[in-house]
Amino acid sequence: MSAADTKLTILDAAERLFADHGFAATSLRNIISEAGVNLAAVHYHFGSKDALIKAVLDRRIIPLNLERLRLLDLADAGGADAVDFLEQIIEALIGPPLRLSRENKTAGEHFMKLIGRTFAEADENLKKMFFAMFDEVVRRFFPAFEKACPHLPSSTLFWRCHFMVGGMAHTMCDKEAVEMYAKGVCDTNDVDGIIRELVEFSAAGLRATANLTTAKTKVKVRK
Amino acid sequence: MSAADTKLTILDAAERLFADHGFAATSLRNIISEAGVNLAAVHYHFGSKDALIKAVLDRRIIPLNLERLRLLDLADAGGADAVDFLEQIIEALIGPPLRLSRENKTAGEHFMKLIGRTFAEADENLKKMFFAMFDEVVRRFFPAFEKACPHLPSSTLFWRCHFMVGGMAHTMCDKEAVEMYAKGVCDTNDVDGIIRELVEFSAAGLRATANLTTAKTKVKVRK
DNA sequence: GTCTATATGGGGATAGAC
DNA sequence: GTCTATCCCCATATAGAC
Repeated sequence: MSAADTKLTILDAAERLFADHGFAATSLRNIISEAGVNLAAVHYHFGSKDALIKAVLDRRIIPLNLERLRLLDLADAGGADAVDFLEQIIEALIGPPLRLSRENKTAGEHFMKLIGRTFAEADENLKKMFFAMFDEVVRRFFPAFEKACPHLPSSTLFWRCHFMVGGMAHTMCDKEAVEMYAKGVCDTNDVDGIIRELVEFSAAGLRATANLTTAKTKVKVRK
Repeated sequence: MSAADTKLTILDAAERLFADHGFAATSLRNIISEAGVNLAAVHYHFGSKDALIKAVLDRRIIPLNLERLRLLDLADAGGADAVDFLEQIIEALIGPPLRLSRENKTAGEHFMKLIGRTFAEADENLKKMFFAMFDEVVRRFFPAFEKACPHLPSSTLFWRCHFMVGGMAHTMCDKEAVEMYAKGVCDTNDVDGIIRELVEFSAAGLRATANLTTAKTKVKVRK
């Protein structure tokens, strides 16, 4: 096996195991046994477990974010006044990560779970690293959402984008859980369908007027 | 220190550390050092690390779910045809966990992070245990949502509820991340405000008609 | 570049004195 | 009920032969 192969094999095994069991719960020994390589090879190629984690994430996130920005540029080029501009930028943000699962198993489903998991499992260290990876995406997308939602105060816009990302993350990390609850009701493998569902749901949520100061949504639940 | 105190102290320390670092990354030794008790005490009172995890979750989730069902009954009693019935049941589902953070630090914020994290960090074991805790809640709430959203096919209803829960989970687990991105734009401590934002966003998303078969939301992104 | 062997420390769990 | 002491395993990481 060539050196490049060894490195790739380690990355693939690590991606799968991290996705299934989490970073802390996955040992380098689990990884090398899955990959069929030697323990020392991991340290030779990556230096440390933390560096391996970063390499696993970088391999997917960097092209992923490039694709997001490409789609955002495409939407911008189409004109921010298009009736479905909002749908287009939502799709540009949530489509690429969800669509990853359509590719082969290694590149897709495992990583999808992994990135969903990473949202939650962050050590302070990992968290900083992870969110830094999305800095530019946030910086580029937020103004687009402001353009698409001029009716919203920025705090409301922020929360709604946050909820949308939560829906995306939750969908990415627990396909099995969905299947547990939704036996037969919906198809968790129809990624394009899921994306359309999330786009539609989020667009409707983002288009709604902000009524927080009225009494209407203040549900009286405390007796 | 009495036996009951020891047990409580362990639960509190475990809750905080699990919330901050995750289940796998937190050792019993971390916990006893935080709690100021002996390692053997953990095994005496709980039996194993897994049983301790379950005890930590049970302590909050059981009353939490009771409160959810109480609020659901209250909404049902008010009549399913009330204009804000949908808002009421959304609030009944997402309000109690988010509201926990208003209580004291131990009972609240730590657990909020913890339960958000648990959504993602599940071992297969833990995941089964965790989702079993919400079985009854799902069984009772889903028909209420069906009543409130007769316009939606059940697969679309299911996905939208799923996205809503994702927004809730994401909000619960990464207050720091929100603050990183939203410097000053919104107040992450205003839990009632967050709840109202999420209720409003989700209600709008759930009320929207399902257009998936039309071309409108099929954003053409692939050249 | 890849291996074996090992250093060094931390993990969960338990036996048995008090 | 609580402690000390310890078992035994697994973790990350590295040294050094090939």
